[in-house]
Amino acid sequence: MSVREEKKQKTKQAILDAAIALFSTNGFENTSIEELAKSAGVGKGTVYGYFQTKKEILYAFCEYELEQIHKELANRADPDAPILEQVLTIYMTEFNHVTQNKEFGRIFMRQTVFPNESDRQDHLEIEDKYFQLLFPILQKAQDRGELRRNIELLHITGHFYGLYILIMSSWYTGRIPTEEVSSALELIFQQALEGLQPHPD
Amino acid sequence: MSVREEKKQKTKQAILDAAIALFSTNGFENTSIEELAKSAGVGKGTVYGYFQTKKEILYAFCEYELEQIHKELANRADPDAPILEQVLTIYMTEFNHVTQNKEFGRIFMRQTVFPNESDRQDHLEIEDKYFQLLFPILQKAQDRGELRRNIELLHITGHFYGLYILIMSSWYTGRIPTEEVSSALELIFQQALEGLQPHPD
DNA sequence: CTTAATTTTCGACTATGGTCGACTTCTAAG
DNA sequence: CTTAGAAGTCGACCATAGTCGAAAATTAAG
Repeated sequence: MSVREEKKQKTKQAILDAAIALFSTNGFENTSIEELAKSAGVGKGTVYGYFQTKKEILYAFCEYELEQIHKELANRADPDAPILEQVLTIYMTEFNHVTQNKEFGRIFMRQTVFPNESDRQDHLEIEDKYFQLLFPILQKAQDRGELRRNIELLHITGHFYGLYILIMSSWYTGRIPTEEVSSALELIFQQALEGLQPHPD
Repeated sequence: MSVREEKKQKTKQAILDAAIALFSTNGFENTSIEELAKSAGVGKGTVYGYFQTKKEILYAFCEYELEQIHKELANRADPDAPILEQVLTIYMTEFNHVTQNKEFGRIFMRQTVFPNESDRQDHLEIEDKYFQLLFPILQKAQDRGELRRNIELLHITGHFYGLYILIMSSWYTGRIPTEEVSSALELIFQQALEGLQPHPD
């Protein structure tokens, strides 16, 4: 690697490290770019050379977290466990990361679930990663007869995802305390599997 | 009403009218408070006498819209129609309002689904209005045997709400075009009623 | 009507996200 | 080694959200 590239990487990392430290301590809105730049040992303009907006610094961190989550899941996954268990593991792994930094999580979710026109592309990429993770799991469950065959995988994925967003929302609004998230998620996923209407018997 | 109170109300309305006009034409972010104040024929400080932040002006509009929606629903509602039809009507009514101003809708959804600590209270009030709207409808459906009796109404409400958020998200990200929202919503609600797993038969 | 107290209005001011273009450092061709 | 030009750095500067206290308008008591 050339001297230039090496420096670049170091600078970017310094900015990110400073950002994580400052955002975590003082919150996103209470950290000014000037402060952040000073802490990273660079000028304000340099920060904007690496990130187009203040929020983008946050996303860089979130994406890194997301990668960690995906790696963690690759280890944990048991493709033959009941579908409920697997889906729960996936979303609880994500949730556990979010609890470690509520502020990052909120801004990330807001942006991901209701993106600006300009951020659509990033959003779609992130969602695709999810689908790639979930599809084979759901496929197998469908093959085992745990899921109906006449529903598209995309719709099943969406169904679980929608309910996960709901639970996260309930957590962010304080309706569900941290320790109850797991059981709430399990309950509503179970409900989704069984259906809301009585079974014809 | 005293002269003072009358003036106050007029001023507030003038600010709101100007805001709706400008936000709709130029978007929320492209409208400065100074511009808005000028358009409303008041000083900048006066705007902040009526609204604490720029976003609060938006919420005032959103709350007004929400009231309109609730009024509209009160007329439309047919408490004896199938539950799927009723729930669809409710969410499609809301969606139709949102399409009339995408920008308001996004910010409103972001704030409602993932609120700041400081806005929690407002959020809960808005959600309560929903529950009050949905509860009697679900109750009746449960009585008619259209919904399982061993699920709490709150969970059923949440389930539908989570799926609505999902569809809205898909719309905001461009995954679902406007004209397909209705059928997508119907499909996923149907799926929720029937359950994702095969029926034991 | 006068006047003191209260409420409302206003725009200069502050703080900060983001831009700009001058300056510095690195690269690579000759 | 030189040197032209590319890549990266920087902080003064700009625009705008939000604050503040002085000025104006309204009220109510005498």
